Amino acid sequence: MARKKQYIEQEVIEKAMALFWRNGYETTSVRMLEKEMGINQFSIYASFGSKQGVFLESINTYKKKIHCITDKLEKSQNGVPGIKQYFYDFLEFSEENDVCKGCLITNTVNELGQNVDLKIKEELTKFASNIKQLFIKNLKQDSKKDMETIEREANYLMTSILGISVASKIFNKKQLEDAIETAFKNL
Amino acid sequence: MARKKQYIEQEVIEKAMALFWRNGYETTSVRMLEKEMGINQFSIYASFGSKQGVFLESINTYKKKIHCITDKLEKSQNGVPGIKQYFYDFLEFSEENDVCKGCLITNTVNELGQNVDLKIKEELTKFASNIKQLFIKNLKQDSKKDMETIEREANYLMTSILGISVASKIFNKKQLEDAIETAFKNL
DNA sequence: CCCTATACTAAGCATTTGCTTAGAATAACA
DNA sequence: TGTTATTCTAAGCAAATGCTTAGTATAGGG
Repeated sequence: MARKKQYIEQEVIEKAMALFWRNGYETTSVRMLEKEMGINQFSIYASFGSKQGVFLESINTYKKKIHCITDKLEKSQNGVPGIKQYFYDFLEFSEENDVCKGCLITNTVNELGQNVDLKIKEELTKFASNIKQLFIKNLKQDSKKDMETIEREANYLMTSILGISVASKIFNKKQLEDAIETAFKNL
Repeated sequence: MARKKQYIEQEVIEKAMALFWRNGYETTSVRMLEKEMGINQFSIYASFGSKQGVFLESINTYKKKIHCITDKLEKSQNGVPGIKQYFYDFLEFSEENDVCKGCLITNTVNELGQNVDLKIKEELTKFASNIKQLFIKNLKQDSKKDMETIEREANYLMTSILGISVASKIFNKKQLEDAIETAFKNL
């Protein structure tokens, strides 16, 4: 009946995600996406509707990709050390050719100006509160802690992982290890 | 001899800085700068040469503005509590209409894609290592700490303040206080 | 082998980007 | 008052942006 697609959508989205991750949302143009994804603009718009569509699909792929370490955190039974392991897992996860790219989600939150794309912002907030819940779950495994302490420490851990995500783009491995080790000294 | 300028450069740069701070470097266009600064594009280019020029001058103004709290940190004599005070001072400093804008410098570092503007990146790195030196100076005021510990804790503090800077744009005051209070239990 | 539905190529759309320039306005000296 | 140096207004520039579309290629059912 009709001609076949010459690309696999999941494959080209993976390449788009890598570019957004490296380069940010706004500063990545559709022309750059064309080159990176290896398909024509027509195909991009036919498959994903818009640049925003490509990005939203990239976030989905990112979530799938990061799932292996969030899942490990979810299944973790040993409280704080499990969270600490997540911090180290994240660093490894965000690394590519000895350069850390931070977290795609965090990077984008940081980039949002005053004309925020609401659909994108919603996706990002959802992801963040997800991580916080995982922290809380693990903190609860220490029965000595009351709810107030847990909430406080969860807020602390959220800003810590944000800090690590940003710092990973500039600092070296030793500096990041210093930060993680000190961050978990008293939890 | 000649016509007089109808604006004061320092005044319009202050407005430009506020816009960059709120909105980021890339996503702020010269047309937006025109409106915010209240002067024509011709005047912008006559006074500052380029968009990058406006930004570099904005960074200078930012440094002057933040100097009141970095200076307080520099003069501080009571070690870790002085640093903690800096964290709180920073939150107050970055607030405008109950919304935190983070740190202009950090925001921009985060925004830099693969086509980095080197002149800007240099300015940003200089600023960061400045802050780190201030942390080290204050940490040294506790004579019990050896150099290794001080270096480790300085790296920790750097990622912490980065985290606070990013988080301040999304989290509420209580959450940020939680983060700071917990962060300083480790020192 | 033809028909039709889908996919591809490449050119083109309006808008926005950073920046420039021609011409009018204005100040102070002669 | 006329001259001249500077500033302003507003129009315009090429290039880049996100997105569209006209025309061509290609698959598979009849």
